[in-house]
Amino acid sequence: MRTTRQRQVILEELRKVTSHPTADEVYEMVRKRLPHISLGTVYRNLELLSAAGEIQTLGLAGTQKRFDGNPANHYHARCLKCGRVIDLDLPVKALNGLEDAVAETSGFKVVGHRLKFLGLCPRCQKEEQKQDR
Amino acid sequence: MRTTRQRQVILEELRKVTSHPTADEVYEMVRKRLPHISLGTVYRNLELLSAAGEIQTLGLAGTQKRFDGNPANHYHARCLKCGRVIDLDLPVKALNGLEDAVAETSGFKVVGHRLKFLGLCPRCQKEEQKQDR
DNA sequence: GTCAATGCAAAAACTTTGCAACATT
DNA sequence: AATGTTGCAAAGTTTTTGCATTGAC
Repeated sequence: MRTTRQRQVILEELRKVTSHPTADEVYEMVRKRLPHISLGTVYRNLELLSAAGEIQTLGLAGTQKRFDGNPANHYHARCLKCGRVIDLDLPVKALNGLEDAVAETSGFKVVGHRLKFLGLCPRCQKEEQKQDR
Repeated sequence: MRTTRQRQVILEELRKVTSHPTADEVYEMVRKRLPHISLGTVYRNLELLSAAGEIQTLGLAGTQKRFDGNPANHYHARCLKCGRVIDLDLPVKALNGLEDAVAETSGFKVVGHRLKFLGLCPRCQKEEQKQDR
């Protein structure tokens, strides 16, 4: 994998934020520094970086994928209402034992795991209260 | 939510399998019993059933969402190579304590969690060995 | 110089939606 | 009878891809 300016900027921008942007949000972020970059390049690099373990690809909150510039295993909470994803600071080690158990029972060669909590973020909880009145 | 024939068949078919089909796979399954059903109806019902907690919507393995007819919390393992998702039989209770911890630290009102293991399924492990030779 | 990577634009893939007809309650 | 739901098709959104050109090594 060559070190191109585009790839480098995409990675830098992604590492700067904790907002778990979608592909087109990354595109907008990067475009401020590289106005001529194309969306296709962003998609191609997000995929390559993810495959290389430099970033993480997160699952659904709506239709689009979201990307996380932090490649280390850490956990997330997603708001069911607004779709926002926040990082959690939980000890990972609690689950390492489970990986072995999964490998044994499933026959999978386990390389990692993802843990996500679902709920309502503080902001959306307030919104709900307003509506209840 | 009314009990329509379409909704009923979608749910039944989904409960029959453990394969975590995509929306168009559900469409194909259901079409054998209801040849005139439309893809739009399948999408609408998968969304409604998921919101009602009758089924689960699973995150990315590629671009498409996958659906799980088992609404109870249980965990998954996904193959990074072929995308297949299998069910795991792990005790859920290990993580229930974490939900409270997350609620406290994040301010989220936590309603559940998802845990997924990533790795290579037995079949793809064999494929890899072939290629190494 | 070689070949991976890019920009552009077109195409593909997936999902949602408007609307008239229909079915459930 | 009222209204949620469907089928159909069209439109919308998100992602991928072909190809000529460019840039990293």
